[in-house]
Amino acid sequence: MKHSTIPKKFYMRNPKEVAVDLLGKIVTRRYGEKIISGYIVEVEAYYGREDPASRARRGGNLAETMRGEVGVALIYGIHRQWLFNVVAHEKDSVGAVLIRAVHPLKGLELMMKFRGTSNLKELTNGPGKWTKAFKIDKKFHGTPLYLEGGELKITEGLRIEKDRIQYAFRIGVSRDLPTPLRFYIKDDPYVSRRRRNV
DNA sequence: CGCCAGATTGACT
DNA sequence: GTCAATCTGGCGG
Repeated sequence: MKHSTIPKKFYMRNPKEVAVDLLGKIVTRRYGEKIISGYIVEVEAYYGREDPASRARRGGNLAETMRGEVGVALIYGIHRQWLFNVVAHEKDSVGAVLIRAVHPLKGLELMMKFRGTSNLKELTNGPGKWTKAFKIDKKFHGTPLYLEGGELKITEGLRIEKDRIQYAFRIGVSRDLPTPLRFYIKDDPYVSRRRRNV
């Protein structure tokens, strides 16, 4: 079954709305002749200067990217991980959506190879884990995700019922906004787990 | 230029 | 439970 890519204008909205609507969409990575794919099960929205947890606050290249063209990848390196975001915001605004976890569909063997583990449950259930499984790194920074022939793209996927969408405060941020900006699919085994006693 | 902090993960006491 | 690895940008903590 063939899925078409999500058009650029999809990302030209409030990051929170884009985040919710990205749940169930499919991320596809073409690696040579092989395909690695999975559907999005957990996301977080980030804003501009008004958001104390946003990278856009610091300025620099990442802030410029968050301010720039929507629908492109923003790769954020931290703690030896590459975190993957999609730039999303309204006109003349700033924002991005962090993809925190995906549910594997195709290319399981490659994912296990790239992750260095055969533990299926741990393959893609975290922001740094799934990017490693998909072999996504800095080289994709700025790549448009709406091109049909792209090496990395986001396409239509599963339809997620409203009552299966849960929300919560963002994970790992020390200063959050007063609104829940983390969204995930209820009961999906690949949603990241908060570490106990932290 | 060095140090700090942050949207994390995995190894080890 | 604790700690370190390592990318980025700001600041002189």
